[in-house]
Amino acid sequence: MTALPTSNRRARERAQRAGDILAAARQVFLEHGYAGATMDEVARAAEFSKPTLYQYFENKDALFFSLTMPVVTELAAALDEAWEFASQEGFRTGRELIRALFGAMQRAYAVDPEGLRLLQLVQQADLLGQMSDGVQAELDRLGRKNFQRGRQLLELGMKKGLLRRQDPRALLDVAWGSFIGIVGLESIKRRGRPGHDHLERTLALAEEILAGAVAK
Amino acid sequence: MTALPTSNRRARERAQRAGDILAAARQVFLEHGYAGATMDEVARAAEFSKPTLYQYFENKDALFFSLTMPVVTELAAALDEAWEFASQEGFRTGRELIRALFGAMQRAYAVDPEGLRLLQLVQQADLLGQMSDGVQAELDRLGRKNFQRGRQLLELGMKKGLLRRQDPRALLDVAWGSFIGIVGLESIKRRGRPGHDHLERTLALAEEILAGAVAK
Amino acid sequence: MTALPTSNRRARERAQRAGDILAAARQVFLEHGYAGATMDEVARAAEFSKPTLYQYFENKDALFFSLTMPVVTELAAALDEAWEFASQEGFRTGRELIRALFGAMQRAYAVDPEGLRLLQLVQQADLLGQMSDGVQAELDRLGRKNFQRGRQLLELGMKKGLLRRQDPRALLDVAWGSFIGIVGLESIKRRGRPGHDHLERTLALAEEILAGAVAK
Amino acid sequence: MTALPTSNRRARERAQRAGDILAAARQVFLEHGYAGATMDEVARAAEFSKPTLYQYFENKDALFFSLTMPVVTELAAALDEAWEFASQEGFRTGRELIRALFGAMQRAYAVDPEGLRLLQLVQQADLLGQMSDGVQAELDRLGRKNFQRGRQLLELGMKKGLLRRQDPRALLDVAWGSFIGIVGLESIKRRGRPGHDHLERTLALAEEILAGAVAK
DNA sequence: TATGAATGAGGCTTCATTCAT
DNA sequence: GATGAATGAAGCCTCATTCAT
Repeated sequence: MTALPTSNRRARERAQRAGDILAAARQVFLEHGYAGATMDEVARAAEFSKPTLYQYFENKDALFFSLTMPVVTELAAALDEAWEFASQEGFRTGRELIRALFGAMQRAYAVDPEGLRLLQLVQQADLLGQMSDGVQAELDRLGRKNFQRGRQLLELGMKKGLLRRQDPRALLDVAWGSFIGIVGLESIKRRGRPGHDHLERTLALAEEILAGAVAK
Repeated sequence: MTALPTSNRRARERAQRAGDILAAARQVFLEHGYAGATMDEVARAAEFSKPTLYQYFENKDALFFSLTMPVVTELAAALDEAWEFASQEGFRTGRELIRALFGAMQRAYAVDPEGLRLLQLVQQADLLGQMSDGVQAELDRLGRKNFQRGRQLLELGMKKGLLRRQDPRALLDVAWGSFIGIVGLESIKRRGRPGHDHLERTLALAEEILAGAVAK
Repeated sequence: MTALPTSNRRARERAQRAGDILAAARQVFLEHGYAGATMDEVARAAEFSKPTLYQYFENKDALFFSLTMPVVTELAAALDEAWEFASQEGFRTGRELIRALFGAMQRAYAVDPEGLRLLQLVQQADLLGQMSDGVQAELDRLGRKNFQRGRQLLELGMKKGLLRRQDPRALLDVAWGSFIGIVGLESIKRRGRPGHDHLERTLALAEEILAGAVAK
Repeated sequence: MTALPTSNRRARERAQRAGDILAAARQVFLEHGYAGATMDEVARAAEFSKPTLYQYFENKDALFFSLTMPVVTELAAALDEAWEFASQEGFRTGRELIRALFGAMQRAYAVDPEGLRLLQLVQQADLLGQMSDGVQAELDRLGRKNFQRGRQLLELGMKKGLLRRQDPRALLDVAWGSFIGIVGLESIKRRGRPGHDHLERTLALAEEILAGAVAK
């Protein structure tokens, strides 16, 4: 069917391997943070030799970046969609709007549950300071953009009378802070153990509390 | 009561210097995370030579530990007090109880605003994994104890009819997660800039939302 | 005479490809020196994959060797011819003899302008020390032989009254040193830019100066 | 006598050690070239641990630079002096002027016999390409400056009727090329063996040849 | 007590070389 | 025969920690 069946399979395998490495890296970065993680350990976890890692990712930064970017991107997409929807009068109640906001965050979380925490890690520890400027700037840029979108979403909700009037920034901070705080918290508790039920229940509770409080 | 007046001054000076080092370390750890921070940088910030650091703190771990411990301890004390108060029927409304819970967290935060974030860092990045076992275990133990205390406090509130009935674990997670998430968030945004007003406003908002939702 | 027409073409193609690789290698080695050059870069320049390189040259050493050897060999041949000619009373003036000496060096240079500099590189940086013993010894042997031949040539010239009497070693050193020094110098200046005119003019000047000084 | 005798001795010792490292580095760089030399080997030769090297020199580049710069600087000073002298009609014959030119080169050589060859090495193998941009640029700049000065010196000599008229660039190239070529050549031959007599004799011969040819 | 100096261990990255296809 | 992929070995550099003064 394809012109070069071989090259096709090659590409697939390559992607597969990159994925394997990413998976291993995710684990290791989560366990030790950016600075604490070593390429050696990533290699061991990925069951590749160290130089092989470098054939797939230019350096530690790039590896981390590749892990973190999809989450930010997904969040951006989800927020954009919510915003679009809100602009077209799609939401009928404040509850729905809050649902959409949490839904966006959860979509990002779903894309890569750990990626979200990694993101948080970088930002909190200013590990950014150790990453190359380009990566740093890009992450920062996207982060800011997302914050703006979220704020606009809330502002629109207030303007349309769906949400109680209040500082949209503070409200977004509460929403996002709670979300990420809870995710982080659960991950600490779970340490190794599987099971997401509790996290989901807790997030649902947080959402409900927020919705109950701000939806008119 | 004291041995010698000299030794007294000595002790005072020693404590003073240890404090200086801790202050410097706090900054550096916050800026770079545990693994990313270097003793060199701490020494530079503290304006002491590296060996001097080691005269006051056995090693990097101990230094870090000394930074986070007071926060955990203060939190424990505050929670214990709240629990005591609750046991003696001190709270008349759920609002008051939630206020006390947030108050406890804020007391810990006040003791060392950054210490709290450091604590979060350790836990999240499993930096614990890099610290000596003793320190690790101790932090873990205290953390668990605090969680338990908080849960007991909420359970008591429910039993006494001050709070709506619901999973106390999940509720505590929401409260603590929000608190720490928001603190972390603000610290990211503030990066270098001073001014805590926004943080306080945001925390107050979170508290109010929570109280409004769970206090009967 | 040949085994198979096919094998003939094969051989031709093989030689052709080896030549391509050598050309690429020459560039890369010149640009970065022996140690600084990477097989990766050679492969890229040759537009072959790395394993292919290894099918034509056993290793980095062999590749390098293949580059320098022709120059040394050509120099040897040219010097031998000059010596032969001198033995048969071929030179009538010292100028002619010096001309022949410079001509020999220029012949080597013409065979592979850059190879000469490569040779110089190996020798000067004792890159030899990094090459396998066999290659090292072989280059050394040929180098010595050439020096001897050159000295004999000058001695003969003196004996025959064509050149002023003086230490033939020193004289040869001046000749060869000037030649190679000038070639190196020009190559530095030219860096990328084409144009050999200046080099040739400079070499001619050096030759004339030398001839004027030593020819009787 | 001094305010801080201790710090004075400290400084002396520090300088001494830096000198030891430089000496070791000189050897190693000479033996293997810039790229081929390893900090490990330098450390071994200096009888220090590797990290200690880095306390005295920021990195490999800086170490190399420190080795090479004095030579370039000395050459610059010597050429400037010669030029000054020439401007004040200090030279009475072309021979004297050529003597001064060679003398300048020899002064540079005397400052650090091997440094000169190192310089040549860098330039020839474009090892520059591997050194940090700053170092590279600085060396290049100084090199150019020296060439210019040399050319001006020769031009002045011609204008004043001390030297035969000819392309001053080519003449300088012959002079410098010969000098450096001969120095390099001798160093190859000497490999480990001591004794500079032959080099000096050869250089003297080169100078005489040049002087004889160009001085009017 | 405080510090300049030293270092073993280890981290990131690259290189020459070799498989497997 | 040619190549994408893989890797052991090594190189540069930094870090926590310890002497010696």
